[in-house]
Amino acid sequence: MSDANGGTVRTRFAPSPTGWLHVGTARTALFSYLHARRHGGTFVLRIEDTDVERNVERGAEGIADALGWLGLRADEGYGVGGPHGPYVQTERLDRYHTSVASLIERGLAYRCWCTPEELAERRKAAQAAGRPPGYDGRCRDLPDAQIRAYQAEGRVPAVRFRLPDEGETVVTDLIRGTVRFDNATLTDFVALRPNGIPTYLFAAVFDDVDMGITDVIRGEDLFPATPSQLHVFRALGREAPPRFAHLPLLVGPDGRKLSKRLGAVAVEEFRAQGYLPEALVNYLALLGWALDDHTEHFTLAELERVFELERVSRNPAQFDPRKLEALNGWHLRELSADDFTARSLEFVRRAGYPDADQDLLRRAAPLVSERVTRLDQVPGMVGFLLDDEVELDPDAAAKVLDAEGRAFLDAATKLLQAVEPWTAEAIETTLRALQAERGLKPKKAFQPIRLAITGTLVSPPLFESMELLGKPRSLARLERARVHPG
RNA sequence: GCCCCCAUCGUCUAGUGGCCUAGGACACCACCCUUUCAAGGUGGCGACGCGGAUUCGAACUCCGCUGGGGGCACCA
Repeated sequence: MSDANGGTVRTRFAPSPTGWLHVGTARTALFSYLHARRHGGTFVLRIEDTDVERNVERGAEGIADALGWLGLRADEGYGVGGPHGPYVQTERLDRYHTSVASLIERGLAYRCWCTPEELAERRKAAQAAGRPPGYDGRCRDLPDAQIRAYQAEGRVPAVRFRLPDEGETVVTDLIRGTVRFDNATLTDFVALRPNGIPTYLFAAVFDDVDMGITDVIRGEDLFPATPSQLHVFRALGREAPPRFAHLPLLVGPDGRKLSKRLGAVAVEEFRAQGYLPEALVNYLALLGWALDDHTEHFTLAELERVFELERVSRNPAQFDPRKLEALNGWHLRELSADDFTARSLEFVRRAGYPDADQDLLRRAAPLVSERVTRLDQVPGMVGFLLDDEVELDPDAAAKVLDAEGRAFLDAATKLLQAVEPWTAEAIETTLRALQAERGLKPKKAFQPIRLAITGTLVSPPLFESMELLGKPRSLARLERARVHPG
């Protein structure tokens, strides 16, 4: 795909450094990244920090880190560099100033001396009177005397971009098709604040032009801003505007905007809970996009080959943590034992096993990986291997260590002392023989052993677990359970 | 108030006039497998918002309604 000028595709992701990377924002980044990759283009990362009040310390680094974790590396931009820098908007102020001055000179923009208070008041009045709340155009053509009066008052003007009052503006969108906007509904917006910092509406367009962006992929919340921005593109001399693709919004379980209240929303939070980037990417790709009627599992590399913006749906998608979790379990099971171990390690260490035996974890991996859906569940599953201070669950003990259960435990302990070599197979043969001899159901016979070994009634497979634990430790636990059953 | 978008199982979606008694996935239920828990397998529950129109024929086209969402800032 090439743009109207024959160039290759250039997309950008332009977050504001106002906090952690939100999953909805991350999905926008993913789609933008995929579109660039799919067409052999360039993915640019730009930081839009023009709302200086809301910027947070190290916000841009945090976002870049989260993107990197997801595997969405920028080809150009913040943290990477490139020929169109700087890629942080507050470092580009002189460019905006030059451009705005030229717009004023050409009559495409004008100074507005209204104060925020005056604007708020008029907005309120307009709404009360049933008129649209947008700017009323008061400063469009001010007489010199009035301007001098404002200056004498010490007012510092903002600069507004002038928009047409009549006619219509046609927006063409890769996802939504063609939409016509009546220009009468457009109002002159502030392009440059009195403090010299531009607003989003202007800065984003200026940068898209300056950075040669051919495809603007963003959230649907920006769709209504598109007609206004189209006029800016034209004013800035761009022969053809970029292609636009407005993605459906992500909503929470309540059908409303995804919010903190209903669970994790930041990529970092999912990471801390033990979600794999592969799973998050897979899930996010499926929110509002599908390849066909049956393919559900994708790697980033596969998505880069098959993703098509044209197949993005137009309706808002509800974020479903359960499906993410299911997908995470699937990706966890896809991991090799080595990989699973490597990724589990930090979770195990943080959970109170700083010196966890990596080799032991590696051997336990196949037993554990199909029993967890998040990495933060791993410590709970392997704890019995790492810590000899296992406490027997009292409720479980009461339930399982009845006369029969204890008798089996006693007999098993004696028999197991003779088992050599200490393999799952040998252990199983021994215990099953005893179980059959006693005429007990497997569950009845083995749950007391499981309790003694792991402390609970839910664990990885028993015989394999005992092999991993080793003979001395296993026998010690059986012994201990006989003497101190809870 | 005005402008814009959207509308298939609870959720994400497939579906572009006949292949649809609407397919898949998650969730849920049952069964199978089974040393617990999982994983896996099989089956089940479950949707085209409503009303018109066009057509031999509409989930798919058009209109209206209803419902949801977004926007109307010196936020992005």
